[in-house]
Amino acid sequence: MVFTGHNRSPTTTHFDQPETSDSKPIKEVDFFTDKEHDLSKMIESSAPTMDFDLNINTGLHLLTRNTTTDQSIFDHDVRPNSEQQRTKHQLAMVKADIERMTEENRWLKDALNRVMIDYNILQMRMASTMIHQKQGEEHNSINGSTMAPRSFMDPGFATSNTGVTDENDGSSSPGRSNKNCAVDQKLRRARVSVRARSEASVITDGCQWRKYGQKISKGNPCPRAYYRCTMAVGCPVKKQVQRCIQDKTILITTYEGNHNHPLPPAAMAMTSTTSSAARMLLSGSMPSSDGLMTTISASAPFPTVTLDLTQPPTPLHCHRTSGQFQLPFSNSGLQMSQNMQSPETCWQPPLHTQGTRHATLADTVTAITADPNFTAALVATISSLMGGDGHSNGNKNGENVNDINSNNNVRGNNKVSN
DNA sequence: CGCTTTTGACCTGCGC
DNA sequence: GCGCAGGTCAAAAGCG
Repeated sequence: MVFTGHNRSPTTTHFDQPETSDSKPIKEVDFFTDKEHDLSKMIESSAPTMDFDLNINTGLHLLTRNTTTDQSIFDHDVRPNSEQQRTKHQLAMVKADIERMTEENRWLKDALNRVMIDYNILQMRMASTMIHQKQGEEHNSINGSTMAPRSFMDPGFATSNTGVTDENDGSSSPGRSNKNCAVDQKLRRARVSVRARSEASVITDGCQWRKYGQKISKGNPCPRAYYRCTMAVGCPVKKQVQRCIQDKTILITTYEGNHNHPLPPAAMAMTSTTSSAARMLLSGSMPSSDGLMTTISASAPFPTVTLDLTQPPTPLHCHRTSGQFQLPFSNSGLQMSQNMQSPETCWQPPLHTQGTRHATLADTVTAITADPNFTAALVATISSLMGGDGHSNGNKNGENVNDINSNNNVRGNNKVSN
């Protein structure tokens, strides 16, 4: 079975389908196209051709008005009988000025957006690099092998107790202790949770899902929806979707299990990102297997990695809180707040831009970056660009690619009502 | 008509 | 053993 990334249901709105983008409000957008560069290209192409200039006027365009206009307003040499004409003329001039300033503002906004995107891309690259470094160190020290690290969401690692790969690993690793095997057992139930701001009922991740249940959980009036992957018969991957009680604009998607089928490129991108998150659980922050156990069992029945796409950037810091990790590359700076750990965080401007940004610019940046799909797309795109790393994902052998947690996406026939 | 969603019932695990 | 909460099942309804 070959996935081309274009095998999408007509019911899903895609970013690369302009015919739907301007006709009605987009509730769900699939950014995970198979062309990872499309997003940046699109952004670039949408920006004005002017080169971004650091000396650019930051929006205080009221000072850049045509001085002749001002002069005309106070021109006392106008003929008395042309009072109306003069007023008309002034109006026209003011109108022209406004239009010109509007256009200039638009250009500036575009330029700012490009800079923001570049900034976030760099941040994500750094974070991803750190993750890969850590995972490499961890595997060298714990497994004593050079084998590529395997995400617990990889096939046979997360859910399969009979998988060949899993058994091989358990028995063929000479230095593996029973304790580590116990850890693996725990990790098999590991989950990846993705927090993102979205008005849609689900976030797009490239896979097909079918809803099989919904429950009101205690302490949260928002119902929790249960989905199952329907891309292949018997695929064990499930996901739960629930809104955050503190901030209902935040959608929490939790993935569990491994796909038993090849993934489309769109899902692979997300997979790469979430796999990195999963690996993080096994890497650096846990100096020993004991530490690993303690962390995992701290507060939840299953170890959970949280990809918080709503959190601020704090670059290069990986936060671990009671058994959960929060990776920094979330939307890295796109939606920022200083209160990293609090779920009820509200949007705040990036620290490095505070004090210099204009209210109007803030609005613009907010509007653009508030879209979790955009954020997720950035993460996935960068991840897949860098990674190539497909260690886990990769369907390099054509089959048996599972991995991930890639899930989040509702597409295809999967009609998820908003 | 086939597939998906909805939703109440049922199952299971856990704490007391 | 009991009750609670989370998770799943499955029949009915909805939709294209």
